[in-house]
Amino acid sequence: MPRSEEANIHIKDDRQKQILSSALKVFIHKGFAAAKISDIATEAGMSYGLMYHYFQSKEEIYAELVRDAVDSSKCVIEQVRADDMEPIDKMRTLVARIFKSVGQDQSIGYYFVLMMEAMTSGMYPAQAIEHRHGSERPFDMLVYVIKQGQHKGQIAQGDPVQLVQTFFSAILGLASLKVSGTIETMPDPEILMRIFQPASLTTT
Amino acid sequence: MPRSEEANIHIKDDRQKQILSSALKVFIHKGFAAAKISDIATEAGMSYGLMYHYFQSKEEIYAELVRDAVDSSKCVIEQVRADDMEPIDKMRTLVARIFKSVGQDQSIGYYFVLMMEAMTSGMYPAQAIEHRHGSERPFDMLVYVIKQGQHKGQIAQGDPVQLVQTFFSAILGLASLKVSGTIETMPDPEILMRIFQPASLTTT
DNA sequence: GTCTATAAATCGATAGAC
DNA sequence: GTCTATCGATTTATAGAC
Repeated sequence: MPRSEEANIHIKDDRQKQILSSALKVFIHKGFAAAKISDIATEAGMSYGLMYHYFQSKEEIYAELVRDAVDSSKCVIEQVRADDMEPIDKMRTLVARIFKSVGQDQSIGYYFVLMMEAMTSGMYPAQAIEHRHGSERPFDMLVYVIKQGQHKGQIAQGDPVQLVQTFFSAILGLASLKVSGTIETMPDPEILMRIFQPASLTTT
Repeated sequence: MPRSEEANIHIKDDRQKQILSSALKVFIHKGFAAAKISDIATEAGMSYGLMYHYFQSKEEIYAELVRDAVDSSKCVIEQVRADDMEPIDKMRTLVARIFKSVGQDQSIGYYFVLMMEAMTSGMYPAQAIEHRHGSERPFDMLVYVIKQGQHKGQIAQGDPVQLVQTFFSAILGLASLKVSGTIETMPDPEILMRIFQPASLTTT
């Protein structure tokens, strides 16, 4: 026997990860429609014919990545939510973690850009992206933290949903512009954090 | 003579506007790569062959729209800058105007989404989009307003460029998510305005 | 498991009739 | 000025050799 069955499985698993990793990089830079299978193959250092040995189509690769992106986001949010700290500091930690990762390969930042592309390209309805097997949406997880912060007076009053929308949009926008090279470095996270700031006392 | 020369010019001008209007709608919903010429033709209610009577290529239509978008943005910013009001209120007016227009056809909101797509798709380098015949970039125009606001104590201290980056990203992100249907309504503009808010006095 | 050659489909762009 | 028919290039996806 030239190769053990076990080794083959290992290769298979390895290749799949390699393809997904390369595909993520290509997709966030060119978008789904403009990304060619050959681009992904080149990035992964293999022939494009081999791609179809591991995935049925370009869409399947994309769908798999979007799933990973949602799971990864939920994971990060779940971590900060479970942390023992004030609600406002949970948000601060989340922003810091995301900002720091943007620009690093295979990070949560890349996943955020992919989700942005998935949502705006109109390929996936928003529900399909966020709603998975009845589990809580990343979005709602944040709304809950915001409400806690508002109750404690750490976060400005007003519709928590709108607050999260603005927060998310800014992060997605910044991550996308960073990856595209439109902006060179991420701004100070504290700027964004100010959207949570309760109204200042009137200056007397 | 069945038709006057003048009437032909009128038709030509009319058709071009019609095509650009339809193309804008298609491009912001599907992106450049996924948008088909036939999509635009259908939206405009004409055959796709006729498109090439008015434009040389899909790229030319897109490029024309991006130019319009930049010009339109500059126009809006120029208006608020010229207005006789406090710097912070200039920003407030700008946000209000943009937020209100998002979701309306052929508005500045559509143009913002197009610029976002143009920047993130990597088709155009950021310079090509913002830099035009030596005139001031929309971005720099805002930095100037911010500096004035900081000098007057109306706007938080810190790098004005980062402030504008965060501001722009949030607007672009919100506009994109609104057009894609990810969010149903635009949030309260005052949430975003808080990123300008100077540090509140310590609650005593 | 991996590659190359090829089929099949899509789409941008053109030509020519009306 | 407008439409339909067609070309040509690109790309997804498959088949078969090694």
